[in-house]
Amino acid sequence: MLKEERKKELKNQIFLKSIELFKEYGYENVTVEKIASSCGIAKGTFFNYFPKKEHVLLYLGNSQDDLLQDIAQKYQHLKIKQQLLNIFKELISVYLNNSDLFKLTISETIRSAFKNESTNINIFEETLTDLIENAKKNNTINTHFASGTISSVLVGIYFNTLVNWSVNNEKNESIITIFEKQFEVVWEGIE
Amino acid sequence: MLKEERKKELKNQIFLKSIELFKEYGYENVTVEKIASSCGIAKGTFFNYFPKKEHVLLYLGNSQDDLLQDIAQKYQHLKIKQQLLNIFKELISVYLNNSDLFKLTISETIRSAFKNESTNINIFEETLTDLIENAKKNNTINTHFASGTISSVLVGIYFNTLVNWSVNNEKNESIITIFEKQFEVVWEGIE
DNA sequence: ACGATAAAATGACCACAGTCATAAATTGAC
DNA sequence: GTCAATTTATGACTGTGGTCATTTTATCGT
Repeated sequence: MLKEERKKELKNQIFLKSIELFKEYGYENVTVEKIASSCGIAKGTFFNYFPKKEHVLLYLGNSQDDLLQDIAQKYQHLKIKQQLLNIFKELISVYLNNSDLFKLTISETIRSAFKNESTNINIFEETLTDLIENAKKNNTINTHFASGTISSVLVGIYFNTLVNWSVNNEKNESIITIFEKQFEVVWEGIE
Repeated sequence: MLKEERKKELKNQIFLKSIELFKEYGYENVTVEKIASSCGIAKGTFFNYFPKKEHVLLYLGNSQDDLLQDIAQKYQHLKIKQQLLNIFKELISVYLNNSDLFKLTISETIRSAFKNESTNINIFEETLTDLIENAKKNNTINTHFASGTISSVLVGIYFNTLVNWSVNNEKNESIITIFEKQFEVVWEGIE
C-alpha cells in the first residue's frame, strides 16, 4: 500500500524539519505551529504523526539506537573492554556535536522511561547485553556477573557521565575523561 | 527580620499543599490555580515563591538531600560497604512509598541538572564523596580510585536502578535486588 | 466512473503555565 | 502618626500545547 509509504515520508519530513528548527532556534522557541507551517501542513496534522511535541525528541533517541548498532559493528574485532570503551566514546562524541539537543533528548528519554512510554533505554541495554553475552560465549570476557546487569551498570554510568558533565563543565575536565574514570572503576571494582 | 520568617512559612505551606494535592490527584491534574486557591493566595503569588510549577518537585528533591544526611548518620558505625548499601536501600524504600511522585521528582532533578538549574545531584554526590573520603582516612576502604569518581558511579547506578525498575516492573524483580546486583558489580569489578 | 466507506487533514477551540502592570501591604525614617 | 519607598499580592492577559468535530482526500468494490 502506497499510503503507508507516504505516511512514513511525511513523518520523516516532520522529524527532519523539527530537528533543523530545534538546532537553529532551540526547542522551546520552536512552536508546533511553526514546524507545521514549515512542512506545509496544519498544526493538527503534526499531532497525527507525533502525539506530543517531545515525541520528536524520542524519535531522535530511537535513531541513536540504530547508530549504536552501526558503531558496535565497527569495533567487533576489538577485545570487549576496548570495544565497549570505543562505543561509548563514539556515542559521547556524537552527543558533543549537538549537546543542547541531546541534553533534551536524553532528559526526555529518561522521563519517558519513568512513564513507561518508551523502550529506548531498554533497546540500548539489550544491544550491550548481546555484545557482552557474545564475549562470554567466545571466552573473551571472564566474569561471573549476568550480562544484563553489567550492561545496566554501563548504561548507568554513561548517562550519569552526561549529567555530571553538564553540571560540572566549568571545571573543564573532558567528558571522555570523566567517563573513562568511571568505566575504570566499574571494570576493576571499587576495592 | 520577621518578613523572612513569614516568607519561608508561606513557601513551605505552598510546598506542603502542593505535594498533598499531587499525591491525591497526580501532578498533571493539579493546576497552579488549584494549588493557589487551596493556600488562599492568588495564582501570581505562587510564582513569587516557585518560578515554575516543577520547582516544587525540585524542592522535594532538596529535602531528600537532607534525608540522606540523616540516614548516613544512622549507619556511621558500619563498614563502608554495608553503610553505603544500607543508605541506598533506605533511599529506595522511601522512593517506593511514593513512587509516582518520586519518578517525577527524579525526572525533573535530572532534567534540571542538564539545564544547570539545580545542584541537587551534586549535593547528593558530595555527601557520598565525603563518606568515602572519611573511610579512606580511617583505612576502612582500600581503593586507589578517587572518592568523587566512586561516588559518581554509585549515584549513576542508583538512578539507573530506579529507571530500570520503572521500565521492567512487569518482571517483578524487587528494585532492591536490582540495585544490589549492580552494586555488587561495581564493588567487585566486572572482571 | 460512481458512490460508499475509511483515513487523513484541518483550524477553531480550550486549558493551563507563566507574565506583568497595577494595587495592597509592610517597613523604616522622621 | 505620617509619608515615601520597598516589598509582596493580585488576576486579567498571553502564548502555546494539545483536542476534536468537521471537511477533504484516498481507497475500493461494482
